[in-house]
Amino acid sequence: MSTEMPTEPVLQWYAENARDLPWREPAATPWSILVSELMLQQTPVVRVLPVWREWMDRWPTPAALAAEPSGEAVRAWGRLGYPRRALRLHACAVAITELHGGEVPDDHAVLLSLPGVGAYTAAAVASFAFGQRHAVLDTNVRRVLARLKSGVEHPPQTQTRAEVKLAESLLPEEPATAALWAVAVMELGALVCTARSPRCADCPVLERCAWYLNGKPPYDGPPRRGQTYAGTDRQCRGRLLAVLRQAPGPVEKPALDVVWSDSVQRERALDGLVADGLVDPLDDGRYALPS
DNA sequence: TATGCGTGGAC
DNA sequence: TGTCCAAGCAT
Repeated sequence: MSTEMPTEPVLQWYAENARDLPWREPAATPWSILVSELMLQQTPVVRVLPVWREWMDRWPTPAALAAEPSGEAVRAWGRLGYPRRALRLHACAVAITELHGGEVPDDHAVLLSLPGVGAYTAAAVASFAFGQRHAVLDTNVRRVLARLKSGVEHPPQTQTRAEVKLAESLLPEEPATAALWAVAVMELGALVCTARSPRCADCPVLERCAWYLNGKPPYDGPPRRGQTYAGTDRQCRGRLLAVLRQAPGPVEKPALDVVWSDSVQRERALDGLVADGLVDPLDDGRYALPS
């Protein structure tokens, strides 16, 4: 242990306060952890839980999912949002089945090659599923480090090399400890060091927090991008895909037309869904989830 | 590197 | 009410 990082208080706090999440149980498999990580991208835990359980019951292995049409993954995705993730998870299942002997790879670089798996998810799976030592830098960890070490309320809008270096420098040497540290810092960010109204009174490292010691100065950087939604192509895509998810089979075009009045935007959104592989235009003019 | 990509809960 | 935010990725 070569840092001044308060590893022990954070690990202690985690031992006493961690949520009982099913993908953290001993029975969790690399596949179930990979599925949880894809689902959790930009999506709250409470909404992931029921869908993750359904998926694990139905597709306990990559081969089980790979044997089904990708449209079934899209349908079972429900309203989690960003449904391209369902497609990517299905593509993961196919790649794992066909290229990796049906086993989720444990190598970080190989994980990175999987669809929908970026720097964060590869590190998370390598760490949480295989106990390896990686800097796991998600929005929670970035926020905790920004406050604890940089003394600012929020991290930069886009991840910097300095943040990666900082996270790596704080990693305990022992892989098992590093993996525990990674999940503990994430949990601290999720439960205590939250974006709004952080619960500083409950923080195990408050007296070592640069932001707190600075008097918790408010964020003074550039305005953080607000996501508008109403009236966007995104909302339109969501409406169109919801029709297809709820239908037992292919639908006629008018069934799609009724959910969005602006025909120009509607056609653009539908074209986008087709281009993304989320919607299959049939020869008879109907539309379906992909097969 | 800036942008597009869903959805819904909290305040 | 509108705004902010939630375990990012691909292009």
